[in-house]
Amino acid sequence: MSSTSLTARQERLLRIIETSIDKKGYVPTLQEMAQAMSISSLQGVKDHLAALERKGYIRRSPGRRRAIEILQRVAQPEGNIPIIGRVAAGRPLLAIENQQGSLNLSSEFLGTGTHFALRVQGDSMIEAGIQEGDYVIVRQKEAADPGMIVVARLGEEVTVKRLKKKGEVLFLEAANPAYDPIPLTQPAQSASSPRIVGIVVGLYRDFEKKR
Amino acid sequence: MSSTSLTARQERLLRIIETSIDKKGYVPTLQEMAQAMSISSLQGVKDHLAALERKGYIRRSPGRRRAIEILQRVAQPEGNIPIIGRVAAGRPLLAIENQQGSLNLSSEFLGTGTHFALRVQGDSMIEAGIQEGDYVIVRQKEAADPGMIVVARLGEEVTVKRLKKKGEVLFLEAANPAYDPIPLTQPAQSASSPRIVGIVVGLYRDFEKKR
DNA sequence: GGGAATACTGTATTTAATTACAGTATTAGA
DNA sequence: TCTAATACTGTAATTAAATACAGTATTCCC
Repeated sequence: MSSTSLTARQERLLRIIETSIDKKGYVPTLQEMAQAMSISSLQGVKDHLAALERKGYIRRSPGRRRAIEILQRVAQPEGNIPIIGRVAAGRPLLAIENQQGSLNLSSEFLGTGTHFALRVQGDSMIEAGIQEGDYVIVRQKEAADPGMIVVARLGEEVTVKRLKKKGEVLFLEAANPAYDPIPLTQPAQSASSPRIVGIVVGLYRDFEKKR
Repeated sequence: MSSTSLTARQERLLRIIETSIDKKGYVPTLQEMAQAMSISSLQGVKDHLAALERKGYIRRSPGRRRAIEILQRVAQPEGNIPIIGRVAAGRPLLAIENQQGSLNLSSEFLGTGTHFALRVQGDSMIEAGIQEGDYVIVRQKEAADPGMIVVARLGEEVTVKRLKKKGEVLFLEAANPAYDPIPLTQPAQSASSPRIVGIVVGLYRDFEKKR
């Protein structure tokens, strides 16, 4: 039941409804939607709602007021953290094609900024208490202070390392001494040179399903 | 601004509204509330809503339909995990007085059952990758299989240990060899004898605020 | 090039849902 | 003890908000 794609206006309206539910807790009226969409006639809104229902994004109860149920969201609700899978070459990290799923965490634990989660592969950070299969929660940020655990992009790979400073040079160092430190040129000189994409602010481990 | 306590009927109504918002995404009508409360007159519902508004639990927009905003919840929304602090003697683990805060996690990572979170104190599980300050996510359960990491109650204390079986006897063993294993009598013979309260299904670590 | 889908304007009608009014019985607090 | 708050029944009035109807202009695609 993969539903049809939405037009720009239809998506805009769905976002308006989602926002109202998230912020106020109830569905907006057709008048409110019309105002938010800058449409002077209610029929315009009704047409969009009919399209959204036909495409399977919402369910309406005819005649009843504010009885719109959202079946499929377009905007991620707050606290929803996308899980990044394989990184496609030359594409932004948070591109849809890189995403594998999502994790939800209350915002009180997150702070401000854009976050994503990453499944840790290998044992390079075992001495920092980060194991293979753990999800690290990352705040997107290009700069970090020495000592922080950061996520860096090296071409098509994304790795979790600790940022160290020796003299004037910054290094990406694994917590496992079996791995060699990687020097960092800052700012990054070429597209392929290593670059910090975020800092690790949290960690989630699932003891049950080691998917 | 700590609000007044609710009567049984008022709390019931608030739960009905919360459930409708959680499940359908919109606020129920007075008629629906009346039906769910087994009240034949709308005035009965209006009285309860007025009380809920006066006590600061909801906000209404007079005249407008389904315009009820929930300011304070009574029921924990799904995926909301209470964080257990100090355990009060002789009281159930999930008693309100034991709770310190809450953590929110999407239900896809949780499975079924009642969950709570516990802040780890000490380094007894360091070899299992569980550090001091970590939050372990626990599913309430009295029975566990050997090999599982469990949470047990010993009087007023709650500890995280690994369940081991030697012959016919079950032991609670720390992952750190510096600690002695604790034998477990099953079923628990007295109120003070150690008893399993749940199994560890997840772990959350906050790298920023080590509160 | 014609038909369907999208994207609207504008007015009139209908009804779902709230409000209003007039009561009664019970419980709790001061 | 009496006064306020709680917890309702029942009917009538009102209105917020969805429908319904009659159009127009534009884009897309078979």
